[in-house]
Amino acid sequence: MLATSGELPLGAGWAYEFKWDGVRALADAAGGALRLAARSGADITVAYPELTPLGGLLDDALLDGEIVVLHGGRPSFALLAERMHVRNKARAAQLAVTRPVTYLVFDLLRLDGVDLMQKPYADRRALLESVLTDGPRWNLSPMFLDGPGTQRAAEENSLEGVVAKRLDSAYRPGVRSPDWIKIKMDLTGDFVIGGWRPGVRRIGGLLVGVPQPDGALRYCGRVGGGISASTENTLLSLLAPHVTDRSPFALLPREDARGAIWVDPVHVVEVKYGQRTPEGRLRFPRYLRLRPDKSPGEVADDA
DNA sequence: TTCCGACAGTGGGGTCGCAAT
DNA sequence: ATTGCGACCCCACTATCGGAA
Repeated sequence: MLATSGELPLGAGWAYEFKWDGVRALADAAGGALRLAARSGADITVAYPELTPLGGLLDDALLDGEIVVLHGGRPSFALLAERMHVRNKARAAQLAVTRPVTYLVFDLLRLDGVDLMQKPYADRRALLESVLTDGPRWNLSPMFLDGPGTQRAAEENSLEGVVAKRLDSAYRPGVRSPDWIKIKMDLTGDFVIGGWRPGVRRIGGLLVGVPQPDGALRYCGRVGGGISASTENTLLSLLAPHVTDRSPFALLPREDARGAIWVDPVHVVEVKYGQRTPEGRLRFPRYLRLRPDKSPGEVADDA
């Protein structure tokens, strides 16, 4: 079951949880064994051996939750990324010690052979709280009834957002349902266009950065999302007069430069994004609008 | 007739693993 | 040994099409 994105719903019928930045995982505990499945259905059990004791805790249960790597009290997707693709047992065992994950459980879909998916969320949650005891590497994901308070707490702790769930809703596997609403804390910033890369469209993605003291651009990534056909036309006619054969970026990964068309750094765009990565790159970037009122000199580097 | 929701397609950061070079 | 590329993880958004209203 997946969440629809939207605004924070209010009212007595809703429960609120933090949105964790990690990997969604179903944990199937049966006969002392544990099997972990990703959203795609792929078996990801081998990657997280520190969660196997969970299989011994519950005779027969199907849990839903998020696997995260906590760093300074916050999930770090960058740290989790290094564990996600590991399929080698010995390597996984090593990482389970040096960089352990935490499984944050928020739903119970089966218990002792009984399918609970048609039960209201409030009932499933109550049952979950009665059977799951916090372990070294797993916890109940906290649930709240104060929506605005939960959102404030998420903001103050720089979490990804909030998920609101209807207390009377059934669990619908694989469905993106309006009974679950995610509210993400998106960020917005201004960036200077230093070029673009053609793709299937004439503009595959804009190459953007922020000016350094020496005038060169510090590369922040590619922005391909949010560009409609008419926006593409506008951008092309605006950028064409400024095409140059010299890259305005101080440093740019070779892969990102491949096929690039450079422009003098004169145009500023507003970009919406999720977070900055540890390297300062934009995560989930999408074009919002041109900022003809802003000059590159006014663009601050607030990475 | 109009509108909405589902779906495919295009784009992003990042890592791993494998095949081609 | 290096490089390129697809497969997965996390996604947002646009364009299209068929069915509901």
